[in-house]
Amino acid sequence: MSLTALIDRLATDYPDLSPQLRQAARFVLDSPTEVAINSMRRVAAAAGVAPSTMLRLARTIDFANYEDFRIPFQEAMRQRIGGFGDRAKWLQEMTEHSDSGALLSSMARSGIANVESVFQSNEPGSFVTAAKLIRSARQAFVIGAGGAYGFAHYFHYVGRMALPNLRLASIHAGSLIDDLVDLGPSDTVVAVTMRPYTSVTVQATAFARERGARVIAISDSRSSPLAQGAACLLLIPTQSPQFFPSYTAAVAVLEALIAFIVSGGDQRTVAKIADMERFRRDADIYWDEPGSN
Amino acid sequence: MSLTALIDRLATDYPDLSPQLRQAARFVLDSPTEVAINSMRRVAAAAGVAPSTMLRLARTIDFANYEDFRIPFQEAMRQRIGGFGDRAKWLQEMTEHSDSGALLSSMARSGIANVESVFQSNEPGSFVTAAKLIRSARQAFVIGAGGAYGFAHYFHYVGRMALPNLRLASIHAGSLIDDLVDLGPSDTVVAVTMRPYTSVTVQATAFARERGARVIAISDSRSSPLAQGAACLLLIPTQSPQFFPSYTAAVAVLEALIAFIVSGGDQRTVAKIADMERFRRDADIYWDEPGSN
DNA sequence: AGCATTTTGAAACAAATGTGTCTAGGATAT
DNA sequence: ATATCCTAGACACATTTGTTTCAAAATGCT
Repeated sequence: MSLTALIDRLATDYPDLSPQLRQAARFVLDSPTEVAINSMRRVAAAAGVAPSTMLRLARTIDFANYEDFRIPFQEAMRQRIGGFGDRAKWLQEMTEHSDSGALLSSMARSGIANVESVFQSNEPGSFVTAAKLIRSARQAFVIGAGGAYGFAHYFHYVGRMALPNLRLASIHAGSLIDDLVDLGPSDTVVAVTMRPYTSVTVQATAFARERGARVIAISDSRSSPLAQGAACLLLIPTQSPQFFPSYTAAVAVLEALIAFIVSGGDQRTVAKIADMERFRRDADIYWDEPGSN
Repeated sequence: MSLTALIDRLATDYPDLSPQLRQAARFVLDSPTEVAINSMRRVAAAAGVAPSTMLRLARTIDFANYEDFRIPFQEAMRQRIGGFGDRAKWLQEMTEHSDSGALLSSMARSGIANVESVFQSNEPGSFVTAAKLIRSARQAFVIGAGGAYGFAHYFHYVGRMALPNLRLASIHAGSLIDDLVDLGPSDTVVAVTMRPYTSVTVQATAFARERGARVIAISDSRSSPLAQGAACLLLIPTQSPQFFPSYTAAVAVLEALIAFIVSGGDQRTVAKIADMERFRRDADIYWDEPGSN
């Protein structure tokens, strides 16, 4: 059994699991690397769960024992090629140079790793379907609150050039749902939130699903509340040495998603973008560089 | 001790090792992944060596026990989350797989390249001074308009946890300057804009300089209008195969900047962050995960 | 060759690991 | 309420693990 199949299975069964099993599953889904590396008892401890629970988790998805359950994780590690590329010599040097260098290099490492892995762990197909859902929607709403609001705003700002039917749901507490009041089955919602998940966003997507709208979830885990029932899930690694999750990779996928939306469009899309650009320029939104005639 | 250092050491000592130790070392050098994943006895078996030999190898390069020896390998796995191995390969495969794969891989390439180069082209010192300017300011304003607004918002949202004196200048045309009206020499302005530069931002920074405030410019070129007269310039590569500049690297530096601000802070900073988190949680901003007690 | 030194593997042991079993607690149905 | 089921932790047990010890084998030296 492949790791992706295992993960899928786990994500599918996730909602039906008991609380403890769910907690175990969440840890596994969030950090499969740890499963590959550590013993069962250690993983259990890290997940905050009794050892027995790990074994039960393995058995509920039809593995005979924990060792078998662990194999796909190890196999996935191996496939990433054993030879550690010394790509990051400059990172190392940076670390050794000074304390501030060490801090910067740790940020660099996680940033690069996140961006890299976000493109490995999300299939092109996910982008294609997401773009299609957005393009074909009567209206497409972008939802983001708290730290994610800025990125929803950005996605809307750029995406609107190609898609007039793209709308940004304002997040002023309570009013979010108001914006979504005429949401219907022919609409699409793009929701962005990372752990800790903002409740407005979770509620809004739940509401959207009730109304029959399609949800594109942009979140950091398969066990995210956005993931359940989503038509499309784009997974964002947010690992960071800091106290806040990193949104660097999120921006990378948002930009990629826009690229897919545009590339799926016809000449009219290109014309729209040009129009919008011209409009903004004429409205003196942009600064005229001296010497640019 | 880092994995690269460990590997270096192993490679250096390699010629002087005894035959069995050499065989063990060779296996370790060839497939560090296995060391991270498997138990000592398994590794020994795979290397065709007695278990004791593995332990001896660890000890000859000054590790107290095998577990310590194994840590760097595991750590390396964790850092390469999904992205183990050489990136060129999967990027290439992605390209060849389909048209959508090609598009995605081009976005991946530019994203990774931007993040990588942003950390190479900006000195740790720039972050240190920028962080210092922000921390020591009476008030620190974050300015961003158009596409950059979202990122200013994000920087403010996260940074505010550590710095109560951080303010987001609202960008509703014209009113931006109003927010800055009491700007003085002991203030700092963080301005974000990429080509095409938004005129409000350019004007606001010019205004800030007139008032004697320090400017931290986050922009894509040394010739950016923000760069002139800035106390600190953080250069962002925004190269993208698309019609819009990529902000991925910008987020990476904003997050790094926050890291520097926090790391330069005392316990009170940490307490502030905790307070803010607790407040947000109490205010039901965050969604409570079922099963998280 | 004979001796000293190093290298190597086997055996032994305590600690840690995976797994089976049992019981207390909580929910649901009757 | 009582009975029944399911869940979750505790404990026990055999296996595996890291490590130590020791003797045999290999090596180098005179």
